[in-house]
Amino acid sequence: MQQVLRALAEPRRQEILRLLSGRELPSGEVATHFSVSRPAISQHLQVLKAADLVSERVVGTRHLYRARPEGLAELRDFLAEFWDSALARLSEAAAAEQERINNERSGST
Amino acid sequence: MQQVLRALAEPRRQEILRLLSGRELPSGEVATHFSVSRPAISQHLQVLKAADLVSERVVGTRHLYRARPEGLAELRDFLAEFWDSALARLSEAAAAEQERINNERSGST
DNA sequence: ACGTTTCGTAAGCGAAGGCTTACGGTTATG
DNA sequence: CATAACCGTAAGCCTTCGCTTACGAAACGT
Repeated sequence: MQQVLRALAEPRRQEILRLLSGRELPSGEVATHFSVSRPAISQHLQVLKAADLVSERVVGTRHLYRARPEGLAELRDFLAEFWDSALARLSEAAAAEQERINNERSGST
Repeated sequence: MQQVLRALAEPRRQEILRLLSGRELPSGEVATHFSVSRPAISQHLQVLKAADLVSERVVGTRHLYRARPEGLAELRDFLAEFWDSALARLSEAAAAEQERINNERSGST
């Protein structure tokens, strides 16, 4: 999960992922869409693959890559949980605050 | 959005964000929960604030921080769109593949 | 069999990032 | 008014990261 976030934090890797959405492309062809060298793209692909955001299929001398929607789904779920717990704590805090106010109203000065 | 992803890519910042979920804490007290120095935490808080993941409220000499659930919501939406477009392209690709198969069945060899 | 295509990997470089120590500025406290 | 508390910022260090060039390995084409 940490790897997923780190992989997505790099703008170029996001673009690569968009490019690989749906279609399956060989490493070299991916590189032609960008202004950096082919090895740079290859390294990015390794990072994306390590994060399970991309699948690799070797056929002959070519390495075909494709975006893995499930990889993003994992992040989506993680984020949803994060968000829910944040909201839960928020309402807890609101309740505690309300309690504080009530106590102040009844038993103060 | 890029800033949001970069901010969340750092594990320590995730923990800080969790710590600030619901409750509002002064910078110094946040620092006590970690093994790094207070300035380090302060810098992390600046990054989180720049990404709108945290709100700052200055009262006297203390700077109170609190997690901003809306900040996460932005990321959630962005990710949902990303995911949807990925699925859309995927079904496009599937349809094209089906079309290819059909053509092969009728007009080949 | 030999050259060519396709590709990952190693080495090295410059920039960015996270951390620490040192400092200064504002607000509370006696 | 002097001292202490709280905190952001600057400077410097070390690691990480993205990139390039150079290279080696595997499969393809003739």
